[in-house]
Amino acid sequence: MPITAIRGFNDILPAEALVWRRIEETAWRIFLTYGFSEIKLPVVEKTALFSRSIGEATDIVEKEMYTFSDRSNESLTLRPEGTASVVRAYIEHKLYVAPVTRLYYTGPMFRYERPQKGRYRQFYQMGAEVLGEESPMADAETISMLMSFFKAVGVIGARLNINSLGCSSCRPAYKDALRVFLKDRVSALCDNCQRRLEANPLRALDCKGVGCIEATADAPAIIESLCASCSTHFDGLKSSLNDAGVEYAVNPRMVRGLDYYTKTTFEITADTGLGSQNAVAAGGRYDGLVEELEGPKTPCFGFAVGVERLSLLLGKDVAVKTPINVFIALGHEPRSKGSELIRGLRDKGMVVIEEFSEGALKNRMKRADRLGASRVIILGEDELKEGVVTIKDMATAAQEKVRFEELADRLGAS
RNA sequence: GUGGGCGUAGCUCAACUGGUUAGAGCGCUGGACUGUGACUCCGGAGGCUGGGGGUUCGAGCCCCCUCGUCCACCCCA
Repeated sequence: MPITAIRGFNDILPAEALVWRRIEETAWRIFLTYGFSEIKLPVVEKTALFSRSIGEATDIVEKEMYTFSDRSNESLTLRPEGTASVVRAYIEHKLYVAPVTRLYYTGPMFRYERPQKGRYRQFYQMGAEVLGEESPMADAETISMLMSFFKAVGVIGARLNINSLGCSSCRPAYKDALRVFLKDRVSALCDNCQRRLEANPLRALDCKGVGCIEATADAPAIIESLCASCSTHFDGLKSSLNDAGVEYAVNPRMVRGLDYYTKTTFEITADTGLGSQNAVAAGGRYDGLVEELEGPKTPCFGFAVGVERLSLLLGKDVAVKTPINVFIALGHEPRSKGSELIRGLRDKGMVVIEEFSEGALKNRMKRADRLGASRVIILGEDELKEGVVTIKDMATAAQEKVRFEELADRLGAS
């Protein structure tokens, strides 16, 4: 048996890579206009970075991380998400000396899960983080930027859901209230929700189990129990989104799986194309994380986009086609003259592929066609004597002879 | 980790309740056409039916194990 790629780790073949390139270029172009700069981060970090930031009791840390010991017995982990690394770098390089820092990153993330549609063990995220800004206007602006990006890249039917998870001063009280509420109907909850009733009762709000949906139908909503500061922030977010013309729905049942979120959380879902993993982007505010990782108290907001999921929403027809010229030389002399001509065309940015095989022209034409040639340039002994090449347009089958000096202009024009 | 579907040629798929030598389209290759692809016609190559074990006179088909893959649960981008 030949060696294959490992489960959940995929090759992105050229046709799809073209879609990805378009996604990334569009994102960078738009994010740049909002003042973001790129940061390149390592793919491996010390394990403690993730257990401390994401939360010891989360599914990601408990059972989904690729953790291993290196040769000096240090516990390392393939990053399951990007925010922790951004914050680590922010603190490590003292980037907080700037009033506000806006960073974007992209790259592979790793989670040990069973692969399914839109979910892989190595998957790619593009993320953006605003560090050092507490205004809800930053939340709204960043979400708005993301929606603009989706629109520009061609996503249709994306829906924005927002919620607030409160902060360290109002969430504990809400959790208690919710626990009390749920204890009366604990038997209706699924095993999972019963188990995490103490640690994380919020999860029950998000659960798809029928019993859990019924049991939590008239549960208290967290947005009703926000403290003054969180409540003001949430109102500010909504009015800023309204001002920006961004449509949204408040979903008080939306709960995130990472512990560091405070105040604003949001999720962008698409109804078709994603299977049951319908979130294509998500994020929120994490005002306590920098401090938790021993940096100065710094309010932050950020999001991540799943590139595979976004790609599923776009289809393959977004790729830009540049004409491909295939060069066929017939014989030794034409070949060396051909090298010179090809160099000249490439210097002008044209795509030229030389067809090197030595079979019959018929077969070489066939190969050229399969290479995706939009035009074939033929140089044989006859042409060489005349100082011309034959250009054949593969779509129309029209053929013409063009002098060497005019070749580049002729190809560039059509 | 749990549940279900599917593994047959490079690709997409056939093969009646188990029955001769496992087929087709596309692709590949050679020719018709020795300097012209894509169209047409004719020929050819290509399969330990994912792997292993079992039942049977006989297994692509039934049973067990295993691997892979897809979808779903859990959870998440």
